[in-house]
Amino acid sequence: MSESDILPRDFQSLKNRIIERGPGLPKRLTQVATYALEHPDEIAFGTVASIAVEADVQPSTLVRFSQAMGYQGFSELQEVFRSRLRDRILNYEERIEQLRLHALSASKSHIIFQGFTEAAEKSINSLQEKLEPTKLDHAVEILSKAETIYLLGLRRSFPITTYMSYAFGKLSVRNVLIDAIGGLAQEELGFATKRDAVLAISFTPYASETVALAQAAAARNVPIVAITDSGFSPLASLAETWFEVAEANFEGFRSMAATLSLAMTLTVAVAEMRGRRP
Amino acid sequence: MSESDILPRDFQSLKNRIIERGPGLPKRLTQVATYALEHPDEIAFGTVASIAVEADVQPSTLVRFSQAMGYQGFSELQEVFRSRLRDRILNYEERIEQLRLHALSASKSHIIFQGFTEAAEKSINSLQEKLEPTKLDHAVEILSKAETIYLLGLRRSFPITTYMSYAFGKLSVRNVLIDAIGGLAQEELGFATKRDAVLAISFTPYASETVALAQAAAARNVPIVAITDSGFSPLASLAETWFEVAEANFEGFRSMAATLSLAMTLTVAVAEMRGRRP
DNA sequence: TACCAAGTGGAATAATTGTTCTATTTCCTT
DNA sequence: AAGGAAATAGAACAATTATTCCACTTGGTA
Repeated sequence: MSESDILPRDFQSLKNRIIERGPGLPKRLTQVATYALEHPDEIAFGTVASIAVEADVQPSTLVRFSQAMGYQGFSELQEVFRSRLRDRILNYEERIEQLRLHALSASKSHIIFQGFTEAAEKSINSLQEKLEPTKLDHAVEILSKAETIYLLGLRRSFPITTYMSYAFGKLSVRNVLIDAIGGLAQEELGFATKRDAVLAISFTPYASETVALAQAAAARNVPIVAITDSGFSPLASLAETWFEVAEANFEGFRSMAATLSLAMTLTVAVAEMRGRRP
Repeated sequence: MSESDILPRDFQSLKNRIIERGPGLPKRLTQVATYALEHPDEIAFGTVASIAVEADVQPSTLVRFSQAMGYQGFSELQEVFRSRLRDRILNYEERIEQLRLHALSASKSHIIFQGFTEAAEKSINSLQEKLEPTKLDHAVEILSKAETIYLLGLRRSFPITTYMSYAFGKLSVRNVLIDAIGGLAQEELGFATKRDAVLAISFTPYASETVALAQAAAARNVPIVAITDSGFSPLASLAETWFEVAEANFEGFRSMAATLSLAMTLTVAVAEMRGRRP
C-alpha cells in the first residue's frame, strides 16, 4: 500500500504500475494498457479521439483507464508520457552538432579526438544491433572445444590478437599467438590439428599472409572462427562461423572498438565455458 | 530558390530555415523565432495559447510566424517540432533496461558481450568529459618535436603500443616499439635521447618493467608522455604531461576502448602536426 | 434461469483549441 | 511632417478537445 497510493509522476514508475495492475484490469482497459506500453509516443502526442481510434477503443475508455491508474483524467496521464520525451537525451545528430559547437573553440587535436570517440561509439552501437547471439554461441563452442586456440591476425588486427593472447594467458586457456616473428608464421601454425581451432581476424585490404595461413589451416581441417568486414572476405568462406564487424572510421582510420569488444567477449566466454576462470 | 520552396519536414532543416530567415523577420516574429529555438520542447507540447503567454506574444503571431516559415498554420509547424522528439534515441536508463530484457532470453556469452560494450561506452563517455584539450595539445607538441617516438607499454598495454607503431609506420612517423623481445627492452630504449620522446602506457598493477624503463629514460632527460589511471601512478611523476584514463570494467576485465581512442588521437594528431600525412 | 454488479459504448456537454478577421499601431519613405 | 504600407493586437469564430453521463451489455453468482 505504501507505494500504490502515490501518483506516478515519471514514466518509469507509471510503466511499473501499468505492468503491475494491467493483468487484473477489465478487457478494454487491458487493451489500452498494452497499447500504451507499445506506443508511448502516440499517447504523448495524440488526442483522446485519435488514440481511441488507434487503440480501437472508445474515448471514454481512455479516461477510465487513466482513472484506474489513479489519475483524475487522461490529460494528467498524458503529461507523464510527455515528460518521458522531455527528459530524453539528445539524438545522434544533435550530439554531433553540439560537439561541433565545442569544436569551434577547441584545438585541432581535440577535433580528432572527438572524431575517434564518435567512430568508436558508432561501431559499437552497430555491432550491438547486428550481432546474432546464436552465432556468438556457436563460435564460443568451437573455441571452447579446441585443445589449443591459434590467434591469427597481422598488421592492423595484430593488436587484437595480442590482447586475446594476453587475456587467454591470464585465464589459463592454452593459445598460440601467430606473431610471424622471424618469418616463422607458417611454422607457428604448423602444429594445429582439427582438434584445435584458429581465430582469424582480417579486414580490407586483407593481409595476404593472414589469408594464406588461414587457407593452409582450413586445408588441414582446422576449425576456423573469423572476424572480418564482409561476406566477400576470403576468410568468410574458410570459416566455420564468422562475424561481420563494420567499424566506422575517422579520416580513413578505422576504429577498433567493436572488434576489441567482440574479442574480449570471445575470450571471457570461452574461459567461462571451460569453467577454468581463476 | 531551389531549397526555399520545399517545406521543412524534419527539425534540422526547419531549424536552418529559422536561422536563415529569422534575422530579416519583423520584430514579433523574430521574438518567436528566438523562443522557438530556445524552447523547442515547449513548441512541441504546448498550445498556441500557452506558448503565446510564454513567448510574450499574441496567439495570432504564432500563426503568422508559422506561415512566414512556409506552413499553412501553427499545427503544421508544431508537427515538425514533435517529430524531433519522436526520433530521439532512448535515454540511458531505457537502453540498459532494453538490454536487460534481451538478456533474459539471451545466452551467457551475449550477456558478456553486452557487459563489454557497456563498459566501452562508459569509458569513452567518461574520457570525453574529462580530457582537457590543452593537455592534449601539449602532449601532441612534445611528441611532434621528437626525432623518434619510443612506444613503451607491456602486458595489458602492449596492444595499444602495437597499434600505434603500426599507425605511425603508415604515417611515416619514426618510432620504436619496445616489445621486450629477447629480453632486450633496455637495449631498445638505450638510444633514446632528450631530442626523442617516450610514450609510456601503464595501469594498475603497474608492470615493474615498464616503470623501470620509464625511470631510466627520465633519468636521461628523455621527455615522457604517459597514459595511466591515477595521479598515484609511478608514471605520473616521471612524465612531462600525462593523461588519466579511467576504464570501466566488466567482471574485472577493463575495457580498452578509451585508451585506444586516445592513442589513435595522439597518433593522427602528431602526424598532422608534422604535416607528413601520406 | 434470474439477478445484479461490473464493464462498456456512445451521445451530450462545456471548455479549449487553432485560425481568421479587422481595427489599430508602428515604421519607413517622400 | 505627412502619407501609406507593413506589422501587430485582440476579439470573434468554428472546430475540436477532454470529460461526463447514462443506457446497454456482459459475465459470474445465487
